[in-house]
Amino acid sequence: MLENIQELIDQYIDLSFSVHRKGESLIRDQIGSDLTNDQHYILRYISQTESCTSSELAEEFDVKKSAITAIINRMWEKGLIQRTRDEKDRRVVYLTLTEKGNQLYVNCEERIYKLVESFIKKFDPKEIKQFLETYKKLNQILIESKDYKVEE
Amino acid sequence: MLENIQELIDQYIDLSFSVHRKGESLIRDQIGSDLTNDQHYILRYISQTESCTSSELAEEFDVKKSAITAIINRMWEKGLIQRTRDEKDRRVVYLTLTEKGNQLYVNCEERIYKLVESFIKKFDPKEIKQFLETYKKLNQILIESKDYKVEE
DNA sequence: GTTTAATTGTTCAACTCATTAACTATTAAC
DNA sequence: GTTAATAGTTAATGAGTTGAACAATTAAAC
Repeated sequence: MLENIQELIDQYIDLSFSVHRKGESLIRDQIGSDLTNDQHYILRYISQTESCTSSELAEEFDVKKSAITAIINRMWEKGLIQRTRDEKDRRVVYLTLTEKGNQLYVNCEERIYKLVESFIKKFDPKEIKQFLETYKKLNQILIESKDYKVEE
Repeated sequence: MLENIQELIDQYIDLSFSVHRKGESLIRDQIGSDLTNDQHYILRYISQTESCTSSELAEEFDVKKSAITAIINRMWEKGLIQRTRDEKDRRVVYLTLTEKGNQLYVNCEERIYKLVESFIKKFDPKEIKQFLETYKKLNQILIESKDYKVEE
């Protein structure tokens, strides 16, 4: 039963990172980090993949590579991210978290977990579970129809 | 039955304007408007209230008034918005849509309706209805706990 | 093997949106 | 009538975005 709730919380966090409430700066305001939301998304992605590239991030977040370069630069200046050139293919640069970056990430995730837990618990587990399932389906449909254009 | 689906579509559009999928620029890409999402939100709000003020918009979208001034300026330059000073209280400026602004709004809404309809129809009406209800409750909880901060 | 094409990532200029702080103009309060 | 508060703007600054041009490197064509 307990791990059931934990799973719901994890699923919600996953969703709330693909969805973004307008006018809400959860990371800065409620979690008390000086990262922007976008910077936290990237911190999170790098942490989970251990190591990734700019192209991969651009693909994942559906923005141009130059946008990723700008964000990574700011995070690099804060000492959160390391850049390592691939020895075989010297075009690619691997991005990894520094110790400082990892500590910040772990600390934030802990707080995010507590925050999400606090309002997930206000729902009947069945209701929130059904909600998340529909949400995932909807998200998938939105992704699939991303290039569909409405005619006149 | 038919108005049931229409209602669901309306509710979804309302929600999707308070929620904002990251990396998705629905208005520009799928609807084919040259407005940004933020500009469309404001177009929409002014249309629905007939007339409003900068302060009201700042309150509604939870940003500072200077941010609203910047957006309104851009929309004013495009000829979408009119500014009218109140004759009694000459500090306040009423914002209304021009004919051009209103035409653009109506045109966009029509396309948005079609787009949302196309994927709402992929769900069982019961499922999407339940989804929207939970979403509204969740949204309310998020708004209420906006000032809650997670402790160390 | 040399030329051509594709890929990875950066830099730069221009845009939108956000905040903070200082400011004008006007109205309200005492 | 002086002081407070309110409505809105302006200016400086920063983050994130795009598009275009670029360098460096690798892959493909021949």
